[in-house]
Amino acid sequence: MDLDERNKKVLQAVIDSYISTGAPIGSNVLCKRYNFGISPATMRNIMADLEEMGFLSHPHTSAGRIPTDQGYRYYIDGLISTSNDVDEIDGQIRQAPALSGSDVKELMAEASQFLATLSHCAGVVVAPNEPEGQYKHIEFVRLRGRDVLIIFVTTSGIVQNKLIELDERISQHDLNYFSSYLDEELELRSLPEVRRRLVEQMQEQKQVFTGLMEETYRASQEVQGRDGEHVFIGGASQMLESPEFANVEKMRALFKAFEDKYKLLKLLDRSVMAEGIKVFIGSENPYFEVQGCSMVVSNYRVGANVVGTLGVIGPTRMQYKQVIHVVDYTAKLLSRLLGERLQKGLDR
Amino acid sequence: MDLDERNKKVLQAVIDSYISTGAPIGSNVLCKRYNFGISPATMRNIMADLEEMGFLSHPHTSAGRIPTDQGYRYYIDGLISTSNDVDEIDGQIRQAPALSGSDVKELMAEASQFLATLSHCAGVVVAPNEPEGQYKHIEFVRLRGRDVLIIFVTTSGIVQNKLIELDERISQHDLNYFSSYLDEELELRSLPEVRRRLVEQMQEQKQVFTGLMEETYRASQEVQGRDGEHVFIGGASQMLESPEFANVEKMRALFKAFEDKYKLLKLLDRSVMAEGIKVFIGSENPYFEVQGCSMVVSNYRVGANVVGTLGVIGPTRMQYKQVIHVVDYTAKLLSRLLGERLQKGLDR
DNA sequence: GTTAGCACTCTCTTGTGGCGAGTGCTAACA
DNA sequence: TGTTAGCACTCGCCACAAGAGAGTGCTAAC
Repeated sequence: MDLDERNKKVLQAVIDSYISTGAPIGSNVLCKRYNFGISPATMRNIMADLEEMGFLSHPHTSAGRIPTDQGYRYYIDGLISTSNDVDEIDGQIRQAPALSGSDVKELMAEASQFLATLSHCAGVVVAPNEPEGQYKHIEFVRLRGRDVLIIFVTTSGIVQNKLIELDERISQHDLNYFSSYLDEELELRSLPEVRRRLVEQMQEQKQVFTGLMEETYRASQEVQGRDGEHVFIGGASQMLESPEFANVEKMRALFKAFEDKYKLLKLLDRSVMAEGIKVFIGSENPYFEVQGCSMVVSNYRVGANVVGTLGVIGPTRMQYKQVIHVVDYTAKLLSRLLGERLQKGLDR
Repeated sequence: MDLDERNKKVLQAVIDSYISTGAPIGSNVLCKRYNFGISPATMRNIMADLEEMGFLSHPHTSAGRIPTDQGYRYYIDGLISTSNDVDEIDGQIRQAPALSGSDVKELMAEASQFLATLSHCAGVVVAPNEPEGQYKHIEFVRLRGRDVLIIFVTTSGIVQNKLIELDERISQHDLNYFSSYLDEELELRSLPEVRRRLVEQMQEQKQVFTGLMEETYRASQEVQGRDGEHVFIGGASQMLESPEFANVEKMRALFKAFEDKYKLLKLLDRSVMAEGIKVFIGSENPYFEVQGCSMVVSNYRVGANVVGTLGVIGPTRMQYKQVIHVVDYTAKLLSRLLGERLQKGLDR
């Protein structure tokens, strides 16, 4: 379905207008405001064609045109490649407070807020699942009798702790011995390998420490596992500014959806494999029941590996140009910051 | 300002009715539904008196009466002492999923959700500020060169970690030495004392380790410090069910307020000193600009010490009886769970 | 292919009148 | 003095109608 140059311009003008005003636009205003140099009647013919092709629609007979999801899709596909003209938003980015979080979670929360502020949409960040994290150190701290705190540290500085209760009483001395043993065995190994080795060890020497070993195994799983806890949503109330959510029902649906972080996680994960920016328009979002929402998502990486997803969720009628730029920028920023952290861990 | 028995009953009936229906109630319906055995005319006189005294008000001339904040206050003051007749909600409490969180933060998040589900309001929990936490163990893990990860453990199993960069290069061996030294010096001391000793030590031996010591000092502060990160809000969308938030403006204000967790923290902290349940009705909430909201809050404790606050925020027209019971129950539950954790830490 | 003209459609706003709920007041009653 | 019945009045709500305004689609002419 290809459009000639003039049709493209009209489509773009309709969408630009709709994005900035939120109101359907008619042939008359369109001709005048965008200086097409053709009469409203001609414009009407063009718009009728675009509607025929599925790019525009009519709320009712005597209203102007608004873009359909398909219209947005066409608009954005032409947009992503030529994303320039974003000086204004660049200025805002420079003014935004830098991300300073010292621990990874804090960093994620800040990033989601950063996204929200700059995009005027809700910012969402899925924490890294750290597939490339490596074993660095383990520590067992005995609290009372059989209670032991396991502290699991990876090279990228992620600390996972877990309070467990053992069957038998083990002295701190034995615990220290065991942790040195594990450090020697496992240091700098990847997490999957760590788990594999732990299983082997458990099978070999099935006497002492097996309870502890099992729990260590679980802790190592938890470092990698992601759940609702690892989805950060910032500035959800930004979306309430948009008139399309003046409808109370929609608002409710929206916030219900935000509370179900697990679902959001799955939704965002769908795009984790793809490279670069992805835009999901309205009905293209499969899991997100709320009508009239779009998502702009990207990945961030540590080194060469994609480790997490971030993006924004906002009304279908959002400022795609700016938002795409912001998401792209944030993804790169976060990748860089995480890269720096990882560097510190890897090179010793 | 004291009311005779009949007036009290009328006030109570108006409030009960308004809480359950959300609509102003007139003299006629009130007489019939609550079997007062007096005529609507008499009822009108009584209601006019109650309005005179500031307990009821009129949205407009020909509407029924609704309670004022002062009316609610009177109602609740008589309620808190005689809080029984809550079998129904007790049933729901028993059906609710138990709190199982293994780490403190998880537990808080669960508790806020628990509150929300049972009260149909937003649940809020402020994490413990651990004034009674005691030093248990410190661990320094060298990552790259000057980067060191500090892991600070308290007796109650709270783990604070902090990634720092030192001026000088220190070997892992030296770090281990230093951590054993600190463990010996500080074990089981209270956090304020830990900080005092660290300052002393820094002044005495101002050669090596001072950088590390400073950062340890900061980490110990952070264990105790509370910020927005430590306020957990669950089920905020519950509040959208109430028709009073059908108004979009209010909804916006509400969610803006929820996002400013730091302000919420301050608000909740106001009541941390008082014993037992507190109810703040409508305009009695000083920091919370959103109109038409009430808060029911209580404290939770570890051992004998109050360590945190929890409660719910909901429409002024909430089911106070049930909500008060739920908040009370949750506070005790959380105190017990935290007490058990602390036990594990203290007794060695 | 483009344009002007025109009838038509549909929404939105404004105004009007009736309905119903509920009040406040007054006068009568126990 | 407290209680009650009666009644006029107020006010919000709803349905309905009318008119304005915006925009379309179609037709015929350029």
